[in-house]
Amino acid sequence: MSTQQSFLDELAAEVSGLRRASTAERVAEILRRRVTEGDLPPGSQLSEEQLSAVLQVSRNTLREAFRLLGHEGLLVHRLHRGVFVTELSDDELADVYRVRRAIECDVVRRLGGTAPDPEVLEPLRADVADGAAAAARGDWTGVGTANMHFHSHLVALAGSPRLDATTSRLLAELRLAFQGADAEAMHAPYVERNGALLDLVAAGRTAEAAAALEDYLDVSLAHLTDLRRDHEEQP
Amino acid sequence: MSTQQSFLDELAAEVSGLRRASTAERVAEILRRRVTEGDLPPGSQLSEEQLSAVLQVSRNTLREAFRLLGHEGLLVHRLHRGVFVTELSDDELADVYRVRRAIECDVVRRLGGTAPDPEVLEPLRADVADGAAAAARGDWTGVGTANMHFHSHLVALAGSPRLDATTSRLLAELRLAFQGADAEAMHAPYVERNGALLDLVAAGRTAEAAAALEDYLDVSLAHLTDLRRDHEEQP
DNA sequence: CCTAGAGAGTTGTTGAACAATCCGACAAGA
DNA sequence: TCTTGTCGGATTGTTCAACAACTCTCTAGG
Repeated sequence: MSTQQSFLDELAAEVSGLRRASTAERVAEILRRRVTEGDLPPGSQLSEEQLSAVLQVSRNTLREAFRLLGHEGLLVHRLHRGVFVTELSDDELADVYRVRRAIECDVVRRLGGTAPDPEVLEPLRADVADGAAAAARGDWTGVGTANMHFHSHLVALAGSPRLDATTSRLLAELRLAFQGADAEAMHAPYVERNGALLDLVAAGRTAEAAAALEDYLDVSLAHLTDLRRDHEEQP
Repeated sequence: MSTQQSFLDELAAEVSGLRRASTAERVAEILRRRVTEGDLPPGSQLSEEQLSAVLQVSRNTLREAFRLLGHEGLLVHRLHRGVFVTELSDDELADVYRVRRAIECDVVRRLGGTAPDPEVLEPLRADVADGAAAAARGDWTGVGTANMHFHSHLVALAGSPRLDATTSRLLAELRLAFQGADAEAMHAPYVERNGALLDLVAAGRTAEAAAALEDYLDVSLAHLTDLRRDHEEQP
């Protein structure tokens, strides 16, 4: 019986991993990808009639998908007007960073003054490596993805489902702000900083790491805001 | 023209304030009240057919209301099984406090070492006064409400919509954990601590305030967990 | 005691229909 | 010219009935 236990646990984990998705969730997944990849630019409207025809689902199901993405912050719902891809103003962008700073710095600070188990830092190391590799081959979108994963995994160190969920939502909103800007200028500078931050964390120098992260986020916000302004002035 | 500007701004704010609510939102409001007031105890199932008949709305609209409350954490949706009032395990309760600690302490810490404008602390003073008054007349539910408002207003000092929204969600989840426990034991101890915390903030001693708040939250979590255990053992 | 399977009941999804609302265009008046 | 009133098309909000897909329970059989 106990010989089967590990196998059964494995199966359970596998099942929960690929838990069946409702039609609305699958539709949401399709739209999510389109939005985050920029096929649907911020501000564009998503017509119910049109999309339900194209996606071969009823309007009711499509509306459920809209709600899901609305909760994730990717779409905004205006009563009697329809749903639109979220447009992040500079103020809202700053707000996203405000929350990131609160969460990420808190997570790092509370890791304690001792070096964490190297094993738990493994995902972070992989993300840094992925980012460096992507940068080496000029794949700036890949760098951006690795960067996102890095911060997700950083927060995951806290082991808090709610912090993970909030972070995931914030990063999704952030992706909206990336649309149309220069991918290299956007992501390139952070490959190195992620590595430096990871080193501090691995050394157990959490106070320094938290300070570095705070500066990191402030610089990143200012940088991103600048890029957006440039892009707006000469599109 | 500029003389009208302030008036126009006022109107715009007023309109956005009383934005009409859809049917789903009104239904959600009704259910939210029932859940937070304990009429629908945690774990109970909400039947679509039954509720749509009672509330005189279609199943589709009811489902939209369910989604709204699901996003607020009050209901959980299990595929092909239905929606249930959220049951907060001890681990999840601790997770709620984990996030509260990250947010609230960060907000206090970043107020800066200088005493804030007394005006912005006015809502907090009112909440403390409300709590004290409610305690004086033995209205422990009122004390709990004032306590919630205090923490909402505390976070509001940061001026971050996203922190406000997250806090609102956390406090809603917290209300679920209060169900059935002794209201006096639950809320009474915190009237005094809120006042002390506010004094530290008003004096600009933010570092001390943050430390006090951290201790506050740890004690509160331990206390609440104990009360829940007691209540479970002898209901 | 355990398992497989049938049946009942609930949820998931659809499509059509109608009501409510928004938006742009166009006309009337100052 | 500018503002205001009105109209009609287009889109969203909501309902309803039906069916498909699924879960849960109970029972017969091993």
